[in-house]
Amino acid sequence: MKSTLRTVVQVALDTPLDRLFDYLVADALTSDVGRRVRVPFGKRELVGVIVGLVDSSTVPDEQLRAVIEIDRQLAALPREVMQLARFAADYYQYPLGPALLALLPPALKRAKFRPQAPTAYALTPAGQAYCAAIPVRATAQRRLAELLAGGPVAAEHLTGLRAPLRDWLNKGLVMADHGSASRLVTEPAPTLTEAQQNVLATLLGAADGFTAWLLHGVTGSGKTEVYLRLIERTLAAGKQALVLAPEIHLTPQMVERFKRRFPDRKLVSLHSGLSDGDRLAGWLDCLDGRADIVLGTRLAVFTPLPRLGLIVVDEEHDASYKQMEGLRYHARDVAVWRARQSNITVVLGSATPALETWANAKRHRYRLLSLTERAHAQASLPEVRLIDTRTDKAALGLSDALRKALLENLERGEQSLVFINRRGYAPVLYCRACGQVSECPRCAAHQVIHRHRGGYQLRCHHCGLASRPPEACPACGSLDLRPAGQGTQKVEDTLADLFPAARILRVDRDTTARRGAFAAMREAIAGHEVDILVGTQIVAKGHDFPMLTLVGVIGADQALMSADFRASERLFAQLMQVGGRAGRAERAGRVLIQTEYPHHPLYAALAAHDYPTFAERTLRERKLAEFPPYSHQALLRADARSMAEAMAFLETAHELGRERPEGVLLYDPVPALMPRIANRERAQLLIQSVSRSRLQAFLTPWVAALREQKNGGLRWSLDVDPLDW
DNA sequence: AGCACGCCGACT
DNA sequence: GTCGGCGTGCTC
Repeated sequence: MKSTLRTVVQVALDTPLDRLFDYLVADALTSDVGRRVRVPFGKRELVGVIVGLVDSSTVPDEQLRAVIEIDRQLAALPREVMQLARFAADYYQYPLGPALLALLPPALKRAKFRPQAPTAYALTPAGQAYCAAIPVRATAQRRLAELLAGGPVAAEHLTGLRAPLRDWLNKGLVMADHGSASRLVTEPAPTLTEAQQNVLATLLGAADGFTAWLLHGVTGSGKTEVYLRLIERTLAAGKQALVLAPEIHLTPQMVERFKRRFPDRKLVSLHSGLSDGDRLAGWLDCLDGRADIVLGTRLAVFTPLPRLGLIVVDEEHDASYKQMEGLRYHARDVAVWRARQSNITVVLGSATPALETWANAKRHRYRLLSLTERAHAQASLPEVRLIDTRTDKAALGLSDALRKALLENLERGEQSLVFINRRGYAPVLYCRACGQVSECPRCAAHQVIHRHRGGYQLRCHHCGLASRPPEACPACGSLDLRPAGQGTQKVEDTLADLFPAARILRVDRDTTARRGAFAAMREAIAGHEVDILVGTQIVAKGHDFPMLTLVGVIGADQALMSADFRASERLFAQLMQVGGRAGRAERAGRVLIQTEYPHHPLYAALAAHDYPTFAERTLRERKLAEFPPYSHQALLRADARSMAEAMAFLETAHELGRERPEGVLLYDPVPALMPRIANRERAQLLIQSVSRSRLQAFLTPWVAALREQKNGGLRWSLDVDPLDW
């Protein structure tokens, strides 16, 4: 009897089941690995990615079903990206299917295979040549040529010309365009400072192949210019450059700067603000090798780039590189892994590198480059002064010294920034009679007082619950309820009282939530329509404000008391950042920090603009405590309706982890730092190991065993290299 | 995760 | 009498 020879494809699907699924297909080719497929899955139909071909499956024949369709329209995901996804899935203990599918733009995860139409079209060089010789009678083509002659045209203006457009697309006379439609002239590269030249010479002189560099450059030292020169070299070699930036930094301004420098290059920006259509278009430009430069946020680290030659991770210390749910990857770490795998250069840049990164540089795993001076000839680093609030009592949060400095700045017509990392009016409402504070009914947290429509509102920053403040204390009935402490709104009010003539602008998540609000504010600041800015870390990360010469910092001490061992590292980076806002151009800047601990070594290092000293000291503490980077951690988190359930699961997990490699330590389960959020009780279990490989060796089977557990209503997740508690 | 099947309470 | 609650079981 003749048996039909059938091929089996192994498909990764977006299902939490940590395994691949085999499907029958008549004509699978090796080149189909990395392609999308539509498959039946139970009663549903899913999109998956082919990860392998096999002759036969271990699954019984009667269970095997056939692939519905293989998408051969699109290029397959390159091997490199498939490996990257596999690495990330393994390392972060996450199923391959969901990990792999998460890399695809949302439009490609939907079951229809026809990609969405591009938003604009432009002539290719071949198209321009063709336009010169269109027969007179070809009226449709002539109209198309006229429309496209002036540059890229939005698809909506071409609706009547579908047929010729399709024809031209097929002939390569026209291509999808997703960049800005403006024609730009190449902006001349600025002259490099001596320090920049030295750094660049080292970078360009290094041998080809994998090297990870840490570019440690103080704020305003011109790191971006170094990136641009490196990119120039990369493009000249016919390679693609991938530049990662934290979401807030990836502003239209930054994109424009890159465009102006490389106007004839295809630049794609990939971030969360894009529509599905734009994201798909940009991603396809990358996949098909059309893109020269990709400027993106953390997810962009997985972008398929067939000619990748350089990766830059700007502000590499930024915590937003760490994905906080699902595949909990750290884009900087994935970037380094990818560079090694692709045998290319990766540059990590920061004024305040993550201590992990600094330690890697000290161990010579990364090569260290430093820019210690500001690039602007006249711009010096700001003077940092500590105001002792034990002697200079800060009435309503503002010390005399800071008030005086603000007044001086106002009189000089210069801008000031008051930095307070706490939004709302006041962090808590409390009863002067019995001491009761406003608690969120659903979380283990205070409700924060916010200004709201001329009155006040209590709001929980963890679950979002908002309510009207009580007239009387719910516990004792007293009417003596007072807001305690300062938030951005209260500081805004205080400043308005103090300086009635000043134009004050508050910049925090509440005022910038609306789309485009942040950009509008930046315009207002740059146009000097603002005298005093009040803001949270959101301003710290903004852009250069040349008129800004004074930064006042309020309430920084709070971070010194934090239970999180990374709090001081974050505080240092944050204060360095805000401080860096002051005096970026020709005007000198001043930073005044209000503190009760003016002799704290963190502040001393900050005043001296001395990151290395801060880093070395903090690393010594980490070493003594055996914290990262001197150990590797993973955190098993669980939440359930009751703490008992959450703890019981973690106890079981602890028990399941009885047998483990030497040097891998399992701590006892404990309630989380925030033990209740939105009525879910949370607990966690810390795993620590001196050896990363032994930690990995332990985690893989352990997580598999955890997945076997069935637990009604309980949710858990594992975070490898967690950044916060 | 979906989406089924499956066995016990308040409603047209 | 049924509509529907969410427990648990399966997906190549």
